[in-house]
Amino acid sequence: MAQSDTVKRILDAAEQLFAEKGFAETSLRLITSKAGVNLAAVNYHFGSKKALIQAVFVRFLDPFVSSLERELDQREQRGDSAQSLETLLEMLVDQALAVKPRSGNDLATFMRLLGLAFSQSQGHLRKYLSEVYGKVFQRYMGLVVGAVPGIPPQELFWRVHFMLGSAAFTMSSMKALRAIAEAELGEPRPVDSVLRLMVPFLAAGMRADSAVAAQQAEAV
Amino acid sequence: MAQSDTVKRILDAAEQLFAEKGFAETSLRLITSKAGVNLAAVNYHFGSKKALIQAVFVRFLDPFVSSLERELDQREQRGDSAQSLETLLEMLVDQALAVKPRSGNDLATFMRLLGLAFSQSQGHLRKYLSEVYGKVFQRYMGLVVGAVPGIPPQELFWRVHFMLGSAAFTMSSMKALRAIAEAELGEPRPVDSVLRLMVPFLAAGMRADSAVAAQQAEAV
DNA sequence: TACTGTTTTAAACGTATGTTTGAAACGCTT
DNA sequence: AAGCGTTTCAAACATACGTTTAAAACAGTA
Repeated sequence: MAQSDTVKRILDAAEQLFAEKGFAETSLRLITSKAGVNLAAVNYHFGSKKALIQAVFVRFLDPFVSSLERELDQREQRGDSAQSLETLLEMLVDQALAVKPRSGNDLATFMRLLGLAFSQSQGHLRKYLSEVYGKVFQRYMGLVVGAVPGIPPQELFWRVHFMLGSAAFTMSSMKALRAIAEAELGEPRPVDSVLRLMVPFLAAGMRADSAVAAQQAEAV
Repeated sequence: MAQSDTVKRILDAAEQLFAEKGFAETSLRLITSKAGVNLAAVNYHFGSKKALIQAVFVRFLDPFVSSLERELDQREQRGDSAQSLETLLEMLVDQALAVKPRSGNDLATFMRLLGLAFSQSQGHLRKYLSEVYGKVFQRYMGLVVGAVPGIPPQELFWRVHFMLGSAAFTMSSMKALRAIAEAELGEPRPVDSVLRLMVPFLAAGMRADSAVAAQQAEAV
C-alpha cells in the first residue's frame, strides 16, 4: 500500500510549529504529539531533526519554485523579456497566492518560514537553500535588474533584500497587524489586498535614486 | 567598593553571543565561559536567563532611546516640526551609529539584537519592549506620518509596517546577507553603509502613489 | 496460515540545559 | 585580627532534549 500518512502529518505539524516558534524552540515531542504520532516516528522517517527541517522547506518551497520557473519560461517564450518592475512583483504575489493551502497552512506560514530561513539558520540551512534554489533566484533577480536601470548592482542586491524583508515581516505579522488596523481604522482589509498594497511601495523603493547620489544632492 | 565587573562581563559576553546565535541557541555555560566567570554568577546576579536577556536589551536600548528622545526634543524646540522623510530616517541611522561601542560590540551587534527583538516576537520580550519603548515609537511615527501627505491613512498604516519589516529583517539577517553579498559581488560593504542604503529606498516607497491609483493607471 | 519486510510503540539512553546548594573566598568595618 | 555581608566556586540537581533500541503490530505474499 501507499506510505501511511504519518510522514505528512509530521510535516504538517512541524511546518506550523516551526513557523510559530522557530526551530530551536520547537521540540520533537511537541511536533509528534500535535501530529498524533509516536515520538520515534521522526527519526524513523526522516533520520534527524535537521533532516526534518530540510524536508519541511523542500515540501513547501519546491512547488513554489517550479511554478515560478514555469511562469518565467512562459513569459520568455512569449518574448516579453523586458517587463515592468510592477509586473514582476505582481507575478511573485500571484505565485505566492497560488500555493495550494494545506490544513492550517496559509500564506502567513509560508512567508514566516521563508523569513526564518534567513534570520534563524546557522548557515547550514541557508547554504542548502541557496544551493538548491539559488538558480531561480538569480534568474528572477536578472529580470529585476533589467527592469531597474541606473542602479549599481551592489545597491540593487540590498534593495531586493529590503523588499524580501518587507514581505516576510508583514506576512509573518499579518494576523496581528490586521487586528490592529481594524481596531484603529475600522477597516478589515483582505490579505491579498494587503499583499498588492506592497507592489507600488516596493516598486518605488527599487526605483529610488541611488543612495550615494541622494546624499550628494542633499549636501549641495 | 563598587560592584565587581562580573555583571558587566556577563552582559558583554551575552550581548555578543545572543546577537550571533540567538537566545535559545546560546547556553549560560557558553556565556559564562566566554565571560570568564562562574556558571552560577548569572543566576546570582540576574536571577534567571530570561532576566539576563531583558538586562541585555535594557542596557543597549536605553541609551539609544534617551538619545533619540533628546534629539526629538531639540528639533521640536527649534521649531522645525515638519521635516522631510529622509531627514527623519537619517536621524534614526545617526542615532544608531552614535551608540558608543563597547568591547566586541559593533553596529552589526546592535542591529541584530534590534532585529531579534521583533522577529523573536513569541514571548514576553516583545510585549515588554513595546510597553517600555512604545511611547517614543509612537512619537516618531507621528512625525513620519506628517511627512507623507496625500496617502490614505489605511495605506499609510501598512506602509509604515512595510518599512518596519525592511528594517527589522535586514538588521536580523545583516551578517548572513553581507556574507552572501561578498560571495556574489565580491564587495564587502560596511554595515553603516547598508543602513544608509535603506533611506532612499524606504522614503521612495512611503511616497509612492497610492496602490489603487497605480492599478487604475496601469489598466488604461 | 506462515513468512517477510515495514511501521509503530513504549521505554530507555546519553547529553545538555537552567537552576540550586552549601561551603569557601573575599572586602570592608570595627 | 575578628566579624559580617557579599560574592565566587565546584558540585549536584531536576528536567528536557534528540536519539536509539527491541519488541510488538501491521500489511502483503505465497
